[in-house]
Amino acid sequence: MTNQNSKRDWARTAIQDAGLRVTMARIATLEVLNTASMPLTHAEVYQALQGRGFDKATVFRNLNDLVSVGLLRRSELGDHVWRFELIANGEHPDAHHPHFVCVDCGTVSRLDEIELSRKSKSTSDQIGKVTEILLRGHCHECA
Amino acid sequence: MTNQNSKRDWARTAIQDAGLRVTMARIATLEVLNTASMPLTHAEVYQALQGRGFDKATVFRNLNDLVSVGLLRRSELGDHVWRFELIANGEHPDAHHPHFVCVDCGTVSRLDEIELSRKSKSTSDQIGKVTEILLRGHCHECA
DNA sequence: ACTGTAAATGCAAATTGATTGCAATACGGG
DNA sequence: CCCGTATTGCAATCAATTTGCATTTACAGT
Repeated sequence: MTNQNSKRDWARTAIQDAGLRVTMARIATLEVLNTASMPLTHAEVYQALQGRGFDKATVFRNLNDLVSVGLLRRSELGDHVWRFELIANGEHPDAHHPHFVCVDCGTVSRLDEIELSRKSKSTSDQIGKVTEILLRGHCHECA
Repeated sequence: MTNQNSKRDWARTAIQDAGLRVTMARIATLEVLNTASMPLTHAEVYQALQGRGFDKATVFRNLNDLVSVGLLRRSELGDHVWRFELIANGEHPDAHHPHFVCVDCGTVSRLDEIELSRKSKSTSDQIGKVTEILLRGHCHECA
């Protein structure tokens, strides 16, 4: 079994287990998001699939389908564009991890390890239940 | 001085101090947002101004103008619609304070004391310079 | 108060991100 | 291998927001 085959099998299995039909467009979508280190917009996924001939409506539908079966997470980082990211195996679908958004170039990074200081946690508990942490700033590329 | 006049004067002064021309549409916009108990979408503001004859493009432009001079705050709750909220008198516009946004009611609260854990700071430093911390979740009112 | 000018407005058209209707096509159980 | 249905491609549509431009208005300077 080649490395490429095992990759394809991973996506294929995930799609099938989710109860969706296994199509080229879906496998390709999952593979794009699997190799991405950050959440991607529809436009970015669509562009990454250029040359494969998929329609943008198909990409939209697949992204949304994959969200609704729990393979992807769709989030909104404050710039009016949906971003999609793979939900790690076993990870809770609603468990957003922290993100960093560069206000200059718009790139988004995942920050798995970010957390609030202990004192901050108790302060924010007084206001409500925090479900998402979003940091904005200037990335090193743009600074 | 009637109550109504003092209200109008408040908006008029705020607009003028911000360096914008005082127009009916802007006064009305500020007054709508002043009496609102939560952030309003453009559509909601526009509807509240129905009968006054303002164009929706004008309402959009004014909302954005008022944001850029620091009288309003524009936030995004995750549903792809901007919401606008009056910035309280004296509250410092440049949001270098962490904020908590309730994704249910849209209310934005300031959290002066929030900060990242030390380890998180060094992690985020690897990505860029953080200028804003935004927490999302469900406030106690909505929980 | 009068006037010139830059700012603001109204109206319509254009943009952008996202969705939908429908006929053609392809997945996958039998 | 065949059939029924999910999926796709394509174009049209929708909704939110923005923009171009001619007209109007606020207000600084006189």
